[in-house]
Amino acid sequence: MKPSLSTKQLQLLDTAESLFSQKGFDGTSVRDIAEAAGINTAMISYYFGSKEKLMEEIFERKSLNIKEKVANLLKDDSLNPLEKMYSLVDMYIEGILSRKTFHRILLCEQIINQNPSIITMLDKMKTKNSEYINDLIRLGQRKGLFKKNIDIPMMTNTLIGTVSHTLVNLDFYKTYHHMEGLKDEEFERVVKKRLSVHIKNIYKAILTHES
Amino acid sequence: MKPSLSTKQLQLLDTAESLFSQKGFDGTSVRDIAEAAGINTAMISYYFGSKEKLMEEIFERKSLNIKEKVANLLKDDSLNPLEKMYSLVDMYIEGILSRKTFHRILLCEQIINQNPSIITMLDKMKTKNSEYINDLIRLGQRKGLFKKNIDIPMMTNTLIGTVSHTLVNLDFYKTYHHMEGLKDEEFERVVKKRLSVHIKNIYKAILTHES
Amino acid sequence: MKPSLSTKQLQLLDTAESLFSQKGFDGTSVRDIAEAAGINTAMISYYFGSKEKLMEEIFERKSLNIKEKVANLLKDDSLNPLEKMYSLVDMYIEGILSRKTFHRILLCEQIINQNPSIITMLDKMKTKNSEYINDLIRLGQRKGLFKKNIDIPMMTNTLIGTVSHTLVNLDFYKTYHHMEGLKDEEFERVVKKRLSVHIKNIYKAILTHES
Amino acid sequence: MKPSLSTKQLQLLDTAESLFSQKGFDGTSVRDIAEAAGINTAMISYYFGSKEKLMEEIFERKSLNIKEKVANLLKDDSLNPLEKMYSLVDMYIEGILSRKTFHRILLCEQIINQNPSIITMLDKMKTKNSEYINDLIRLGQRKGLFKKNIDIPMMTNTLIGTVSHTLVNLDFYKTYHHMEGLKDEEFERVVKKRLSVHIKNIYKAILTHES
DNA sequence: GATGAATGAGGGTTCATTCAT
DNA sequence: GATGAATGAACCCTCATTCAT
Repeated sequence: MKPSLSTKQLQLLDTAESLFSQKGFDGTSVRDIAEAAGINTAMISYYFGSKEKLMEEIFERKSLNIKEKVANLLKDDSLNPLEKMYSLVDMYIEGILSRKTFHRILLCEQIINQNPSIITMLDKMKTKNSEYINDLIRLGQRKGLFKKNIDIPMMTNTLIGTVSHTLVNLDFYKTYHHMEGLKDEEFERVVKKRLSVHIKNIYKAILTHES
Repeated sequence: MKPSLSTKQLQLLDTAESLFSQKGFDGTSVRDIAEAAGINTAMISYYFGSKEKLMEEIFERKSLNIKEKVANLLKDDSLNPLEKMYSLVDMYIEGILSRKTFHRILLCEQIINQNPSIITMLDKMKTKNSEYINDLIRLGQRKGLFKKNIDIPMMTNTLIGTVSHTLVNLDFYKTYHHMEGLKDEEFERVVKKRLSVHIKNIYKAILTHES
Repeated sequence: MKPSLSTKQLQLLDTAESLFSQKGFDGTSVRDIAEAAGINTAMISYYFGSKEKLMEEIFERKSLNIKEKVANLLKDDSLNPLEKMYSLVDMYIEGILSRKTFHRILLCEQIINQNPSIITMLDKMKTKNSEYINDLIRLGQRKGLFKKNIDIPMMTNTLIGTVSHTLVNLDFYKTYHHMEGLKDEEFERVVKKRLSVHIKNIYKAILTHES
Repeated sequence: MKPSLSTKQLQLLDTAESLFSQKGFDGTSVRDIAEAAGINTAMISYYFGSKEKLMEEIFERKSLNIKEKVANLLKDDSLNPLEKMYSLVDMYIEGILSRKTFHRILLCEQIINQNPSIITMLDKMKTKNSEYINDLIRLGQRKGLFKKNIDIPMMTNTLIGTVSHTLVNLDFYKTYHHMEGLKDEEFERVVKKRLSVHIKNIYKAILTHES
C-alpha cells in the first residue's frame, strides 16, 4: 500500500502535469517544476525519488480506469448492446476531455516511450480497455444485433483517435465554428456533445448497417 | 532558392528523423544523432546551423503537400463527389502511413510545440488541408449528394485521428489480429486496406445516410 | 539590496580577477577559474549566473568610488586648491596601484568593451570622476591660483595615463632602477612616492606656471 | 629574408588588425576575420600558418621603429637638446595616433601577453626606445641644460601614458570639448596639437625648472 | 522534514586547424 | 594556389541528483 500524498505533493503533481503537457517530459526541467510550484528544487527527488518517478506517479493517478464502470455496464439489463456501446463512447469522451492535460502527455509518451515503467502501465491499460470493448461487441453479436466481422481494434482507433485528434486541435475547432466567444466550460460542453453524436453515428453505422 | 542537400546531409536527416521519432526532440542529443550517423558532432551545426534548424528541415521536407493532388481531384469529372472523398481518404492513409516515422514526430510536436518556425508550418498545413476538404464536401452538398449540417472538422478529426491512432498502435493491431508472421510490407498493405475500407464506410454513412 | 557574498564566492572573485588580468576575459575559461579556485566548474554559473555576470561583479566591487573622498576634499578649508589637487593625485595613485590586478583588467576592457553592462559602469565612472576634477580646478581658478585655459581632460589623461603606464611597466621600472632586491611592498612604496612627486610637479607646473 | 606579402594578404592584415582592436585577440575568431575580409576561413592558416602568427605579423609590421629617426635627431646640430626632446615628443604622438588601431591592440596585448614571440618583440621595442630617450636626456644634462636626477622611465611613462590614455578616451575628449561637428581628420589634428603643447610644457617643466 | 550548496555528467555550439580536391 | 568539408577539442551552461545541515 502506497502512502497517501500530502497537499503539497498533490499540488506538485498538478504543476508538473501542466508543464509536461506544454513542454514534454524532456523539455521540462525539475527546476521549472519546482519554480512553478514555489518549492525547493531538491524536493522533487525528495518527495518522489526522481523526475521519472514523478512522471510515473502522474500516470498512476490519472490513467483511465474504466474497469468497474464497464463491468457495471455489461451487467446492466436495462440497456441493449448498442445503448451500452453509446454509453462506452460517452465514458471515453468524458474520460479524455476531462483529463485534457494528462491526455496530451499520454499522447506523446506512448510514442516516445522511454520509461519502462510507463510502457508497462500503458500496455496493461490498452489490453484491459480492449478486452472490455471486445466483451461488449461480442455480446451484441451474440444477440444478433451487431454485424459479424467487426474489426474491433479499428473501432477503438476511431473512438480514441477522433477524440484525441479533436483534443489536440481544440483551438482550430473553436475558431472554425466561431465559438471564440464561448466560456471554456460552455465550449467544452458543446464539443463533448458533438463528439458524442458524431461517434455514436459512426458506431451505429459500423455495428449495424449493411455495407 | 535553397541549396539542395548532399547525400550525407540527406542521410543525416533520416537518422535524425528516426531518433526524434523514438526519443523525441529533447530526448535526442546531437551527439546521439552524430554517433548514429557516423559523423562528427560538429557537423550538425555545420550542415544545418543548429539542432532546431535540423528539425525544421525535416518538417519542410516531409510535410504533407496534398495541394496539387486535391486540385486534380476537384477537377476530375470522372469521379462523383463520394468517390472523390474516397480518393481523399486514401491519399491521407497513404500520406501518413508511408511517412510513419515523420508522422510520429509530428504527433508529438503539435502538442509540445516549442519551435515557432514549426508552429507556423503546422498551422499553414492544417489550414490548407482543411480548405480542400471543405471544397470537396461543399461540392457534394451542392450536388445534393451529401447531407447538410456536416461538421467538417469532425470529419477530418476522424480521418486523421483514426489513421494516427492506428499508426501509434500498429504493434497492438498486429498482435491482436495474429499477423506477427507477415512481412512488414505485407502487414502495411493489409493495414492500409482495412483503414481504407473502415474509414470509407464511416464517411459514406456520415455523408449520405439519414441519421 | 544585493545579497552579500560568502567567503568562497569572494575567493572565487579574487581567483577570477587574477586570471582575467593575466589572460584576459576571453582568454580565461570558466574551467581555468574553477580549477584555480579548486571548485566545480558549474559553481561559477551557480554563484554568479554566468561568466559575464562574474566579470560584472568584479567590476562592481572594485570600481573606484572616489565620490565621498572628493566631496570631503572640496569642503576641507585647511587645504588650498593646489594642495587639494595634490591630494587628489595621491588618491588616484593609491586607488590604482592598490588595485593593480583589477586595473590591468580595466585597461583592457575599456578598449575591448564587449559587455554592455560594463560599458555603462565605466561611462558612469569616467563622467563622475571627471566632474570632481572639474570642480576642483574651477575652484582654484575662481580663487585666482590656477591659470585659465586649462585643458582639464588632458590633465586627467596625464594623471591616469602616467599611473597606468607605470603600472603596466612596473617590471621594466624595477629593472631600470636596479630595485630587484627590494621587497614587493617596499618597491611599491617607492613607486607610489616617485609617481606622487612626479605628477605633483607636473600639475603644479601646468596649473600655476606661466607658459 | 621574408617573402613579401600579396595585396590580399595585406588587406587581410588590416581587417584582422581592425577586429583585434575592437574585440581583442581571443574575442576575434578566424571566421570573423575571414568573413570580414571576404575570404575563405582556411586562408588564414594557409597564409600565415596560424592565428597567432597572423598577430605576430601585425606586430612586426606595425611596431614603432623610431631608431633611425632618433639617430638623425641626435646628430642634428641645428637643434638644442630641449628642441630635440620636443621633436621626440611629436614623433611619439604622431607614431601612436597615426596607428590608433594597432596601438589599441598593443595596449591590451602588453598586459595579457600570451604569445611569447610578441612578448619578445615588445621587450626589444621598450628597451630600444628607452635607450634613445636616455641618450637624448643625458646629452641635455651634459650640456647643463637639463636638471640632474631626472627619472627617465617616468618621463616615458608620462609621454606614452598620456598619449595612450588620450587615445583610449578620444570620444570622451571630443564630447567634452564639443568637437562632435569636426571631421575626423580635423579633430585628430587638434588632438595632436593639444597633446603636443601639453606634453612639451610638461617636459620643459620637468627637464628645466627648479622644483 | 526540509533546504541551499555542491557535484559530475552531459547539453548544444563554436573553435582553429587540416584534409582532399 | 586556393577551397569547402570535416575534425576533435574546447567552449559556457544546465541538468538531475545528492549532500551536509
